[in-house]
Amino acid sequence: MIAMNTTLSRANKATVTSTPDMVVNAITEGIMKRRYSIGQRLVESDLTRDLKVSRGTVREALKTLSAEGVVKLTPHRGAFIRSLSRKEAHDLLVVLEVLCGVAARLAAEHIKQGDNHKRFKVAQQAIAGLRSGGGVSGFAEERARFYQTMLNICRNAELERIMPLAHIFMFRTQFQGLWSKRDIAAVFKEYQDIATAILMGDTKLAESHMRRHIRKTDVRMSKLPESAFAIEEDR
Amino acid sequence: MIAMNTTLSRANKATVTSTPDMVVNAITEGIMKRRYSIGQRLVESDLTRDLKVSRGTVREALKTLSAEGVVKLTPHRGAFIRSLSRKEAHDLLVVLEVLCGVAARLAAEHIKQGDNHKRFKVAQQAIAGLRSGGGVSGFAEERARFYQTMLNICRNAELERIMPLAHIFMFRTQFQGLWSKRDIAAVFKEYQDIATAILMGDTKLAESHMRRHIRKTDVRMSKLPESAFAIEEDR
DNA sequence: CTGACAATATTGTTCGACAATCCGGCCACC
DNA sequence: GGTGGCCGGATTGTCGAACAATATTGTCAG
Repeated sequence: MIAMNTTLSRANKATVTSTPDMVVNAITEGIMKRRYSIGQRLVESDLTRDLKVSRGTVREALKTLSAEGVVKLTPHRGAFIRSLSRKEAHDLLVVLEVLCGVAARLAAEHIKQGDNHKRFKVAQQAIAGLRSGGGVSGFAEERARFYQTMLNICRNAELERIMPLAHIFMFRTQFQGLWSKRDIAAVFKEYQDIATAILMGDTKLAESHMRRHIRKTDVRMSKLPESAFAIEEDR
Repeated sequence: MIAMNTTLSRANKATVTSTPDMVVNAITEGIMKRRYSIGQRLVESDLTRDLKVSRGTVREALKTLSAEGVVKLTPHRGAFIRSLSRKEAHDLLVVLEVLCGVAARLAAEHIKQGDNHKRFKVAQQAIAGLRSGGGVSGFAEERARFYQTMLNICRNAELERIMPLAHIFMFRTQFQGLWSKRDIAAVFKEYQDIATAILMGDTKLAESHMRRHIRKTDVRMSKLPESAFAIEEDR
């Protein structure tokens, strides 16, 4: 079960996994599983001890995580689990809107190829199933699978490279538990709309639904209290 | 002069520059200046010798470059200056279309603030000036400054983070010298259209001009001979 | 309470070592 | 002559220790 989760969070990586990659996985998973909290500092020596790897390896992993935007590296002060200020969160959503839009469009474009339709339907139903049943716990995983499947169907290496699932995780993690019941219901409906459009192969509709979803997320987020955000940096 | 170039290629990095960053700069500049050719292998020991830094530092730099998509890391075989296959180049342009589109829109949105208008006008005229005068040599630099200025005006940290100027360099580098005179003239015109729209503060027009420019680039690129591209990987 | 200074903790960088893996050449064999 | 396997050199992957550079904390005098 845990192994499956690992596979999910970092898919298509063949069989081999280098040691730094394992560290990266351990940390991202630690964030997901709330072993690390937003804004927490990651001390290199702690990681070498806990994960039983050398410091060089840890540093390489942190470099990767930094590039992915999961942690923030501050010179001589170390790595911190990234937390978003209000503006940063908005900036992220502005970019995510078009990126996810493209992803939805491409997914719809390729939905008829191979077993894409079947695979995506599974991901869709997994999310729909949660609505009635489980609480928030399983949502993160299924949501991740949803996006993962969509990206995989896109067959666009560049999109997979730059669209950091990590960001979506992060986003979810930072604001989890802050959404109202109404918000959650709306999100479920939005995902269903997106999924339906993709499954129909309607590229235009899929893209517009996805973009609307992200825009609405921006609106919902803007209504969250100040305490949900990191303090703004200086500049 | 050289120092200025360095500043250009990696802007807004405060005063401090860590050793790995210096290595990153040295390599990206080496690519720009054609000291390294597309597809070339980068041997760690060579870099430690030439740049007088330790191997660990080199490895951190390569990790960063890999995350930026400048080099491709292959397990146990090392780092290679990334070269794009036909499909990869197309994939990249698909993503770049929306990303640059957003950038143009945001730039137009903020063009009236501070000295943005003045600064962007300088970048625009620098490109326009090249049309009559210098050859291809200065184009790369001015084009980089153009995008750099635009991104800076956007004031969107996420966009600056993920939109790899490096990619644009790379793109240009791989295909430099392959464009026809007609192509080049068209590109100049497209940039002027984009710049004009941004300077007017017309967000819609700026975005659509930019997106059209990228789409046209895709078309032009698709007509290049097979020899311009890297061979497709297996999968 | 405040500022200066010392002590401590952590990161930045280097060096050297060794195992794991890849690559090219060599040789036996069909 | 071609093919397959073996071997050795070259390079990467990972580790450990060490020291310098810097940030943080603690202390003390005023």
